[in-house]
Amino acid sequence: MFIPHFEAMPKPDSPKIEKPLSVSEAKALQKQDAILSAALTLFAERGFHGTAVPDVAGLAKVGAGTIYRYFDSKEALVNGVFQQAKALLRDELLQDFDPQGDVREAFRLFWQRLTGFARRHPLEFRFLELQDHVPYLNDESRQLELQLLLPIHLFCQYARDQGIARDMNAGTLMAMIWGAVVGLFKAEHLGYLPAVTDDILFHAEQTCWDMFCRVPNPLPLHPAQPI
Amino acid sequence: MFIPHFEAMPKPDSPKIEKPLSVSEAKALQKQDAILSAALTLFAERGFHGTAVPDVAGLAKVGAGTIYRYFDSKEALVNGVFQQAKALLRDELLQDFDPQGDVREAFRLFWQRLTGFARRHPLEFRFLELQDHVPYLNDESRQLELQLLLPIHLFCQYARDQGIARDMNAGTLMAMIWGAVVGLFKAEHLGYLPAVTDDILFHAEQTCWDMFCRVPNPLPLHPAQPI
DNA sequence: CTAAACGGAATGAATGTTCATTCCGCACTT
DNA sequence: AAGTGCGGAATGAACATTCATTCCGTTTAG
Repeated sequence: MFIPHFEAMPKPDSPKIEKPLSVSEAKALQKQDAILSAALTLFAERGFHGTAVPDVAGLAKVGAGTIYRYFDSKEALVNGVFQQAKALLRDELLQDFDPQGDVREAFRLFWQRLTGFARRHPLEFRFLELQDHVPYLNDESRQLELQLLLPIHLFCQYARDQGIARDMNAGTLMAMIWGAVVGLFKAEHLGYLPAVTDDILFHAEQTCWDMFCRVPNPLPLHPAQPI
Repeated sequence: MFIPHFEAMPKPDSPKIEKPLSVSEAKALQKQDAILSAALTLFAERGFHGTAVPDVAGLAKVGAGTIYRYFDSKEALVNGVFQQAKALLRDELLQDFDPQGDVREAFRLFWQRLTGFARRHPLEFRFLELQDHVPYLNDESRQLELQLLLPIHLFCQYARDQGIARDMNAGTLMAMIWGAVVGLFKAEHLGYLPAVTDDILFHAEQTCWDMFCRVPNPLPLHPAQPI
């Protein structure tokens, strides 16, 4: 029996030999993918607790029992979905990303990749951002979370050391900018905004850059910060 | 029998006569409040589907059946919690809020009230922002949502007409700023940030103001926007 | 080359558990 | 004493998970 062990985080020491897959192995992979895809759809829409495993099976066109051939439990399934989505986001965001280059250009690239991800993979984006995953995430999932956060954090730090980014805690700035993107797409999804067009995204990028970078503020609230 | 009908949106025509409450009526109100408070705590923590009604009863120190004396169903309960929290937010945000006054000052006031709410009522804030409520909200809840959004939207519009706010769709700007605040407190709650101090909030306010307002950008990405 | 036999994969009805909701007897008020 | 409100056990529906059975591709015997 070939059960494809779900893996979003290849070990660094695994030689990644490209074995030609047998027909049955290919089928198994397809089936696992159908299950993950169906689960993503329903989890993104109804949340973890709001989704019944047999419903996932139905959408994946698979027997309920089959899911348990691929995942130990519903919790393992949601971790699989999380890891696949998070790894995709990580790869799209950080592919050839050079945090030490031109800050303005890097910011633009980061923005385009993040918003591009939100548009091309709306289910993944909603699943990752609009849920509280903490209660069921396992160590591997947490690990992935950090793999994504750390480079971004370093970039913010670098931009700040360069005197370009605002003189604020890097994590705080990052949380606000990320939050702004999430807020934008959340409002679109909830119908509070018309579709987010390229034009809107262009202006939104400028807006977020103005958050990010040190600007001479034309209307300071107070001459100096009160203690 | 006196069952206090839960009401977050007083009808405009109701004269609001302050009847002296009998002892039993006061007790009933207390009990209803205990139920709402317990439900808020658990819903904020585990979400709607992740929370069992008997658990709410346990936390409220009330029999499971008693909840159904005050709310028709679990769905009615979550709508009650939603309406109470949303009405509180609305009242704290919009009390004497003058959208036609000084824009900078109004923005600062708005910021302080929103972040103040997030800090003083973390459960309400998390419940309102970190969940997808849409599937179970009733008309009254939706109505409340709009009562909050509309004045803010008008303020953004006004600030834009004054040439102060950025030349962007008002709703878009609003969604991004709101998102930034949510992102900030979400990151704090998830442990990605140390506690959000007054100092951080001061800088964060400046940051969001720089999103909001038109600024001469020192590092434009392109000379003009591409079509 | 055909067909019977085999073994792993898939299935979905069956199982035990959890949950929302109801019900009923008790306690307290009037 | 009558009636109302309450608690929490009881109920039935829905759920996650299991498992006896079926299905299907491959192997082996004739």
